[in-house]
Amino acid sequence: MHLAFDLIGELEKALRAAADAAGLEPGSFSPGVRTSDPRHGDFQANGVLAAAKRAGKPPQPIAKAVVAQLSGDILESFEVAVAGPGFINFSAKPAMLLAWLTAHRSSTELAAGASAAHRGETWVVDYSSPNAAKQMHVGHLRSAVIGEAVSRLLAFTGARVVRDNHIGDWGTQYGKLIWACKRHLDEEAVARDPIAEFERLYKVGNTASEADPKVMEEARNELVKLQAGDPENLALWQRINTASLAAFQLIYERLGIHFDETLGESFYNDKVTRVYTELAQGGISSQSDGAQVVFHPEHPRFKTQPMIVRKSDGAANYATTDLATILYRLEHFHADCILYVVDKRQGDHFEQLFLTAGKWFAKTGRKVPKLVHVDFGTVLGEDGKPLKTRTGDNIKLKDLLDEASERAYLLVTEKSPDFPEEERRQIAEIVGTGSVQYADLSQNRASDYLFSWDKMISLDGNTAAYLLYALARIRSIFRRHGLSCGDPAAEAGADVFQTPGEIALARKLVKFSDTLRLATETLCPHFLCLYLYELAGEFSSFYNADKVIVEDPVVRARRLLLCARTLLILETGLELLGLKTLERM
RNA sequence: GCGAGUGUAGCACAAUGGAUAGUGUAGUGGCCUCCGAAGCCAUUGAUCCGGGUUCGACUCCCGGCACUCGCACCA
Repeated sequence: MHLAFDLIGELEKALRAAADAAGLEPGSFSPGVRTSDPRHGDFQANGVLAAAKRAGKPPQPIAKAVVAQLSGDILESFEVAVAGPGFINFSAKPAMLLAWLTAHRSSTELAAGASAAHRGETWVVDYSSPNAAKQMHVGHLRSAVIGEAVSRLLAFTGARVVRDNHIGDWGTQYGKLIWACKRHLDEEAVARDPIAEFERLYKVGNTASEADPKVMEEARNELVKLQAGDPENLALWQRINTASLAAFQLIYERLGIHFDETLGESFYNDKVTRVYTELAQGGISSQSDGAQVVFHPEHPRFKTQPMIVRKSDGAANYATTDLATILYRLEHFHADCILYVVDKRQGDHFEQLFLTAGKWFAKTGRKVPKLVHVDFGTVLGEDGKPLKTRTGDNIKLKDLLDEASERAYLLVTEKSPDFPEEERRQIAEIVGTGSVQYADLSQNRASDYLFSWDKMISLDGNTAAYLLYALARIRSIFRRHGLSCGDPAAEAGADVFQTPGEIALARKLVKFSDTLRLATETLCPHFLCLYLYELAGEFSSFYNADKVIVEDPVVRARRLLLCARTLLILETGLELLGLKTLERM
């Protein structure tokens, strides 16, 4: 019986062997297996169509010849049929579904099966990366939420993941900020809410320097002093950063985010000279208008649009530190792949960065890690414009999460008024923040996304609340009957699935492995969200149609097994997305 | 101007070149003496326009139109 975690992988292997046995262009046959519309079975292989085309023969007979060579192992597990122009359809037999679900009974088995995909690889994920001295706002949401989910997916599928928060702690904004701190700092305000005070001071410095060139000059001097290591400025800088990190941490805890490294731009201060010299010596950069720049003559745009790696005043900019960062990640972490979870509007920058790094490392004989810009769209308000407050300011992430929690509290109170106040607050925090995370993740990251409280916190549709409800409902089945979930005794003696509801649910459950592969390969968590939503729907239909706690011990055992596995996969999936779950709600 | 991205029901979103383009909301009609109705079942409704490649195109290519975004020392 067919028990591998990766069913599609197994089918592809078997089809390759069968194609060879059938004498089909040895070695070059690509099975093209994918999950199919449930009307046509569970999986379909489309590869025969392309092969028939290349051979100049009709596809149906070839498909039949391949099927005739399939191993007994496969035929024992699947109903196999040739259909349509030449698709090979595979429908999992109920006994196989039961065997798979029995073999994958806990997160240990799921993780063991999943971890083959990226074993031995090191992936650095650069995400969140806010600027110090400013509060995180809604613009920081997606990078944090998507980056965390992607990191968890990669770790679950076997990679060593280095989560690095590349904080903006060194830019030119510090000149103005330090200038203002020295003249207008309000110690009481710092004690109350440090980051709000530093944010205010930055605005003071910015306004003053724009109005008065003399202030601008003084601010620039403060920056030069800081960069030269002036103790007073350095201490102030340190203080600002410490306060900023503490404020960020509060947000990260609510969103279930943790980093392995927080290496901000300042960390690379002493690492940029290598960038200047190696790029210059390798002939990759040139001088233009006093700046050190890189052009890419082969590129339609970057042949005239330069990447500035050193400003004309001799200072570094973010292109410089980004280049130095790639080198560090290669040398220190031995990164095979580096992901940048950053707004798609910075696409040009990353394209230039990757081109430059590729040439630089090729010239210096280094391995070039795979570099990927995991881009995402903008969060829009209901007016279709970037989300802002009514007064046109950025919405602070803290305020956003507070409001989500508050709205969820009203809902919980309405639905479960008998729960203790304290518990309703806890539930609301998890539902509220989870709803914000899920709304962001459930949509293709590449597109802009329309922010709507009503749709987000709603109980209907593809929302966090719906999933958390389905999960809490399953937990309550076990709780109510004094059973523990996944207890082998409760599942003992389960026979094969029979009712349409049971079979549909079991078929959906075994497709978790393919969903995981898809979401991880594309770095698109929304595939996992969609799957979990469909799984929860399948469970609800099953649960509505088939009573679980029945007299017949055999029927009861197999239905409890389905409940337990649905719970397991919902828990695993939501955890991979970074959401916390509930016992009841 | 140059470049990139996006156009799918009233609204919000899916569709890893595959079979009859899925779902949610909103609309309509059913289902609680029954393990959580925050639920389930049924039903109405869409691929911007024009060419092309392909056995097969929302998907790939070319040309329009519309919207969004990016383009020299901010990140």
